[in-house]
Amino acid sequence: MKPTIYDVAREAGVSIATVSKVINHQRVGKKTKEKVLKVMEELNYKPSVLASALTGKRTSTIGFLLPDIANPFVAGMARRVEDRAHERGYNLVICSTDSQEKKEAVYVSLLRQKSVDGFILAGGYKNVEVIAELIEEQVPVVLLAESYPHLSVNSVKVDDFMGGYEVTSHLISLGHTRIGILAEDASSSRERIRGFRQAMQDKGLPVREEFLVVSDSTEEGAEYLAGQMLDSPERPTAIFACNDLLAIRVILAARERQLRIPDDLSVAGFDNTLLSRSTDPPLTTVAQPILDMCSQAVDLLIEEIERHNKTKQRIVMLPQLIIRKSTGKRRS
Amino acid sequence: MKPTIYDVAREAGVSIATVSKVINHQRVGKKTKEKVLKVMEELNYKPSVLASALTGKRTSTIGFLLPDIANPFVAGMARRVEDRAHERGYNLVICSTDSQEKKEAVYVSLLRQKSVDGFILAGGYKNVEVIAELIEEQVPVVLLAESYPHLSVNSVKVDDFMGGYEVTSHLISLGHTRIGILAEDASSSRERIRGFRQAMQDKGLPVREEFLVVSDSTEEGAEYLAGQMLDSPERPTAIFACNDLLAIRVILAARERQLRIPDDLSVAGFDNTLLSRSTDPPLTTVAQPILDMCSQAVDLLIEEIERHNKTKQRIVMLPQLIIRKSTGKRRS
DNA sequence: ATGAAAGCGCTAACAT
DNA sequence: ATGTTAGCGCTTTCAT
Repeated sequence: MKPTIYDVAREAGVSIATVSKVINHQRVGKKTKEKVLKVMEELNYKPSVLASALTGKRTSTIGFLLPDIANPFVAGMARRVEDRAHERGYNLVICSTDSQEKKEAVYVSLLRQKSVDGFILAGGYKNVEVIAELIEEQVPVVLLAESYPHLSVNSVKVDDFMGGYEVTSHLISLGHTRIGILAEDASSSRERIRGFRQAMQDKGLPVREEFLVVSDSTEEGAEYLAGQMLDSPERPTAIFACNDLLAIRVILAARERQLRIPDDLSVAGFDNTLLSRSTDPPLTTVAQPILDMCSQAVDLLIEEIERHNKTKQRIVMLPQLIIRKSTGKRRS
Repeated sequence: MKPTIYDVAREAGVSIATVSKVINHQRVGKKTKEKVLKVMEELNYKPSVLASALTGKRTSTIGFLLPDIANPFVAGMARRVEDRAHERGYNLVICSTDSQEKKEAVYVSLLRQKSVDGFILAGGYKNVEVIAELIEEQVPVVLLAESYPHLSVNSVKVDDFMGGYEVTSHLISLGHTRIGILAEDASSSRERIRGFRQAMQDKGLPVREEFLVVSDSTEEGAEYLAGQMLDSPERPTAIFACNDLLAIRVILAARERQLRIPDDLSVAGFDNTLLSRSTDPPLTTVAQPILDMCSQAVDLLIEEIERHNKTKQRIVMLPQLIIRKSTGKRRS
């Protein structure tokens, strides 16, 4: 059997209270402390987090809800969040929700039963009621790469509007006027589209609504939709895909139609995932300061967990346009 | 405050034992049961996993150690494992170890303090001592896509040897004789290399040791190594990369040198990740039955957790060669 | 500085 | 069929 605090106490000839005190770094006589430490070492004793959490202490575990861990952008964030959490002594239990409200609710409930100390809700998180309930019951939460303007909750995200604005401006500066946009059904995409519209308007360009397509099912469906755009009579000379995965689909659809990139079609993505450097040609995209965002999110959450910090923050980080080879001067 | 079993008992006018019995589906009078259920509903009562685990029950949480969740192949597995685990009522706490023995030991120790019910050790897991200790102390473990032949432990993996053999045979059948291989420092790569050697030997072809390079630092370093191979006087006409990520690096290195694929160089990968379909040209690779592997791993683990199943299994699944456009007839 | 004892929320004999 | 009660391993007053 694993040794308990009683075993240590007995071996060290002290009471369990004393052992508990050395575990929690409270005042204990130097000699006794050493003795206890030595016994703990010998017995390879590790206090049970379960038992200590039951008395009101933390579990040092964070619930991390994300749309899909298999998505490269999401996985990249997860790694950052994990590293920062680990630095601060926390572990992550990860749940892929597929952005389904049902799953979100189930996972949150499940994890609360397991007494996680708080939640990070990432990406396309949907279920607002659950967030409201969490806030109501004072459970620490932070939204990552997502935000609900009307909710009093910590959040960290990139300025999607600005990102969309910059990409579009870049495309316009290359001479493009018929610009298509391929988005997904998420708040981030909506912001990016807003940025797109604003940039178009600022330059006095009309937005062709038929070139503004939203893919729900991502991946294959997106490729089909991109294809449709490219098959239309007056096809766009540039397409802004709201994330790199979608951009790859655009590239595939273009390749299938013998369109050269960027000569016949400029393509821009968003997120600056690893993928964007290995496509052919490498992808012009928008970089999010993932590392900073994730660290901040974790820190914000832990702050709320450990100090019951009451003032909520909404942190918005600035994106950076990365120009590669997939965008070029308009040639037709 | 969250309601406890006492609150439910009081409201329902029964003892906590009775409430406990309805929670655990034991025999309880129909009427009382309904009453209790109703109160639980009203109070929105959810039993604390902490407390119940403290009395010897499970935490329904699995520790999942993997090299790096940001790696697409790994993330894909994680998703499968997560889904299957969730189906069976378990959650995952995920830890990226970077295949460092130190981190592996730390995470295992940490998670044991948190009383996870068992471990899945995936991919390039290294620290054998830790596994031995886990087995010694009867902690359920299963190795996924990894195996230590001398350890009595459950494991699920693909037949890497066979995968390597098949890729190589394919390449040879296309007329290639100077075949390079780009591997990583992991047991799976070593098996794939063995398969490679066997295939070469079976066809009476010599293995050029200088074309057998192992990249430790993956990514950029790999690209450099691939470049070196391509710059050598008698460069290989085909390269077998031990995973898709490496294959992409080979493609990039080739592109930089104006080598056309597959005309000037055939490239094959391994894993059949999403990436392999969006490279240009799409990658010939080896598919692992990820879904089956992951489900099996989870099932095996849960079997051991719930029934203390003693007979260990070593499950080896067969890989499948997927021929795409990155490999072609030798032309020089 | 150290220890005795109550209690965290739940389970599992054992009684009734 | 239901209730009483003793833990599970730990923290935390409150004494000493």
